[in-house]
Amino acid sequence: MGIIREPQKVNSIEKKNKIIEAGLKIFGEKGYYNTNTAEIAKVAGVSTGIVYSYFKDKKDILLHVIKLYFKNIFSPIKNFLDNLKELNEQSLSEFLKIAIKSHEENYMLHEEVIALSHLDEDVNREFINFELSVNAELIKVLDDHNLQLQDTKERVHLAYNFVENLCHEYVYHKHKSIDYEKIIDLTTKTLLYIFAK
Amino acid sequence: MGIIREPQKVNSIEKKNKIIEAGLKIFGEKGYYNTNTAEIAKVAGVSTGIVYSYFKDKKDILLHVIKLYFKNIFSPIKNFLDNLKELNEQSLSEFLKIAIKSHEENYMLHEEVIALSHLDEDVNREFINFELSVNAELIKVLDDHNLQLQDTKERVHLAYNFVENLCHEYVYHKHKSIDYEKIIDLTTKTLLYIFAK
Amino acid sequence: MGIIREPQKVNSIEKKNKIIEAGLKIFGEKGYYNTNTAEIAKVAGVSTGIVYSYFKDKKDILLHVIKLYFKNIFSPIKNFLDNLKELNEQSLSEFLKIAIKSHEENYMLHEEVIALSHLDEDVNREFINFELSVNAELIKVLDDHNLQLQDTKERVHLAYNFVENLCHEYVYHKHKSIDYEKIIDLTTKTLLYIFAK
Amino acid sequence: MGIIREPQKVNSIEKKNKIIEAGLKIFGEKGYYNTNTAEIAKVAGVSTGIVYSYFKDKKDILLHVIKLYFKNIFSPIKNFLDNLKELNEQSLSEFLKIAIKSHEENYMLHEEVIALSHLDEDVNREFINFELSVNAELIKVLDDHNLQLQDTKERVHLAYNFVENLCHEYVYHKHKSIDYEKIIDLTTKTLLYIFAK
DNA sequence: AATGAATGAGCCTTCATTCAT
DNA sequence: TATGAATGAAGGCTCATTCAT
Repeated sequence: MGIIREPQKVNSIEKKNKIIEAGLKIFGEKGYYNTNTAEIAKVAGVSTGIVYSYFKDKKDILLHVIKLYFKNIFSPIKNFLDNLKELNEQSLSEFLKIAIKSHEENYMLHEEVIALSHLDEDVNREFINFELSVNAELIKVLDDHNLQLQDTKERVHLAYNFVENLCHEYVYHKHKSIDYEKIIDLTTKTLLYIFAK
Repeated sequence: MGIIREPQKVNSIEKKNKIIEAGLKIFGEKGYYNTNTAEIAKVAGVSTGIVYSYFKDKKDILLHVIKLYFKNIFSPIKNFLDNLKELNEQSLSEFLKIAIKSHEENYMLHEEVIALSHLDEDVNREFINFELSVNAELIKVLDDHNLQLQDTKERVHLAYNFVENLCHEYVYHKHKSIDYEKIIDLTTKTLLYIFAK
Repeated sequence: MGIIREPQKVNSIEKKNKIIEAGLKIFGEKGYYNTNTAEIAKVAGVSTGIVYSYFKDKKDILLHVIKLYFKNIFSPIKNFLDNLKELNEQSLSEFLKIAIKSHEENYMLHEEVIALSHLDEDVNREFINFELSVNAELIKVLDDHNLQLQDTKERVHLAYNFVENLCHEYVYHKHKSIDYEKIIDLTTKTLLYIFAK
Repeated sequence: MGIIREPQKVNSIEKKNKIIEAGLKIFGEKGYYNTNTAEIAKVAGVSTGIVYSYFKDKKDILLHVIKLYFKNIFSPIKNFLDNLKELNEQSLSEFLKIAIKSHEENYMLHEEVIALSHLDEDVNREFINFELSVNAELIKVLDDHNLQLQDTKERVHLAYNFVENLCHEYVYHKHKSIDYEKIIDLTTKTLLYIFAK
C-alpha cells in the first residue's frame, strides 16, 4: 500500500499510541537496533502488518517514540516551572528531584537517542527541538523572576546539561562510591552560582 | 579455527591496529550497528576473513576501538595534568581547551559508546574504567595542590561531567546561537566554584 | 524473531511438510553438510526466510526429516507385523521383501543418519527411539505367537541388524557379484535359526 | 604450487603419516565436515600450508585416512585368519573378540565412512575394496578348510555384516539392556549355522 | 482495517586453499 | 621444504517490509 494513514477513529488512534508506547518500552530496554518490528507489534498487541499502516518505516516509529519520550520528561518539568513561586536553594532542590523522577521511567532511552541523533538528521532535529523547548521554558522562568542576567542562553545551557547529568547519574547508579545526597546538594549550590549575577 | 592470534610480528601488529583504526573511524561515522565487518575490513585494507584472526567477533573489535578511543582522549588530558603548575582560572581554561581538542578526533563515537554501555556489560566496564582513570587523575591533581576538600569524589564527578558536556557541546556544534567563548568562560568559573572550599 | 510457528492452517502445515520432504530428498542425495538452507527452501518452493519460521535451525529440519524417514520405513513394517498370521519361512521371506521395499525410498539417508548419530545427541536419540520401536514391535509379535524364547532382546537385536543389512545391501546394490535371491533365502533361514528355541 | 609430492625422505614420509594419523583421530571424533584442515595440521604438528604439499585437497586426506583405517582393522583379522587351525565354535568366538578389538580404536570413523561412501565415488571405491579384501580372505579360509559350500559369496557376505554389527554394537554400547556375552554367543552359533552345509 | 505468512537482501562468521616469506 | 598469514566465497540466520486474504 504505502499510504500512511493518520488514524481518525478513536480505536485507531489508540492502536497507534500502543505501538509508540511499545517502542518506548523496548527501545529503552534493548536499544533501537536490537529491537525488531515484530517484537514491537507483539508488545503493542497488534499485527506486524498494521504497523506499516501507521508508520512509514521503523525509523518513523522511533521518531514518534522520541517525541513521546520528550513529552513525558518535559511535562512534569514544565508543570513545576509554571507554578514556581520563588527561585532559591529550596525550590531548586525540589526541581532537581522532579527532574530525576521524570527521568526514572525509560531513562535508558535517553542516551540511545543522543547516540542516534549523531547518526540521523531527523532524530537530531527532534533532540534539538526538545532542548530548545526546555531552555525556552527556563529562560521564561528567569524572566518571570526578573533575573536579567548576561549570557542567559549560555547559563541556561550549562544548567540544563548539569541537571541532565545529575539525573542520569542518579538513575544509572553507576558509581557505587558516590553519595547522592551530597551530589544533589552540590548541584543545587552550583546551579545557584551559575544563575547568580 | 577460532584461535585468536595475538600478533607478534610488527606487520601483524600494524594490521591489527589498522582494523581498530578503521573501526574507530566507521563506528563513529555510521554507528556500530550500521557498520558491517566487510566494510571495516575494506577500510582497513584487509580481507574479511583475517579480521577474525585478530578479533573474536565484531564486538571484540568494538571493545578494542573503545579502548583506543579512550586512550586517545585521555592521553593529552593526563599529560596536561601531570605538568600542571598551578590551579587557577587560566590553567583551567587551558585545560578545557586541551580537553576539547582531545575530543575533536572521533568525537562521534563517544555517545555511541555511552548508549552501548547500557546494552552491553563489557562496553560498560570499559566505560566505567575510563571514568575512574580520569577521576583518579583529577583527585591526584587536587591532592598535589594541597586542596583538601570535603566530598572530593562528588566534586570531581560533577566537574568531570561538566567538562565532558562542554567538549561535546563544542565539537557537535549543535546550538548555533550559543557563544562558545562565553560558555568556556562560564565553565571555567563554575569549575573554580566547584573546587572552592 | 525466533518464535517457531507450529502451523495451524492447512496451507502452513503443507508448507512445513514441503520443507521436510525437501530435506528428506536432498539430505539423502547430497548429505546434510553439503546441503544449504537456501537449497532446501528452493526445492520446497519457499523462501529461505520462511524456513526459520517453522524450524529453529538447520538441525531442527534434520530432526524432522529423520522422524519422517523413520516413519516412512517403520509404517509398512508395523503394518505387516500387525497382520501377521503365522511365523514361518514364507511369511519371513515376505517380511523381508516388505522391509526392503520400505527402504527403497530415500535409502541414502539411513547411513547418513547413523553417522550423524555419533556426532549429535538429538539425532542419536531419534535413532535409538526408532530401534526401540521396531524391536518392541518384533517382541510383541514373538509374544503373540507364543514363542517364549530365552534372550529375546538379544535375538531380536541380532535379527534387526540382520534385516537392516539385507535391506541396505539390496538397495545400495554395491556388490555386483552377489545373487540377491540367494541372500534373501539365506537370510530367511538364518532368521528362523535365530528364533528357533 | 599445485604439485603433489610423493615424499621421498624419511622425514617427509613421517610428516605425511602424521597428517593421516591426525585425520584418523579427528575425523573419527568430530566427523569429516566438522574438522577443518587447520585443526588436522595442528594435531599433526605441521603447518597448514604443508598439508597441501602432500595432499591434493581435504578429500585426499580423507582417502588416505580411510586406507589407513581399513589397514588397521584388517591387519589383525588377516593375521588371525592366516594362522587359523580349525574352524569351530571356539575359534569363531576368538575371531569375534579379535574383530571387536580391532574396531575399538576409531570405531566412530567407520560409519562416517559408510555415510561418505554414498556421497563420494572415491570413498565408495575404497570401501568396496576393503569389503572385497576381507571377503576374499574369508573365502580363502573356507577353501583352506575344505568347506566347499554353495553360495559362498553370499554366506560370507552375510557373515561379514553380522560380525560388523556385533563389533559396532559392542563398541558403541548403545543398548544398555543388552547382555553382550549372550550376543557374542548367539552370533557365534549363528555364524556356525551360516557356514554349515 | 487487519492479519501474519512470506520474501529476500544482508549480515556475521568459517574455512579450504593460496601465497609471500 | 616449510610456515602461517591472508584470501574471499559461501553458509546459516535475521528482519524490515510487502502481500494475499
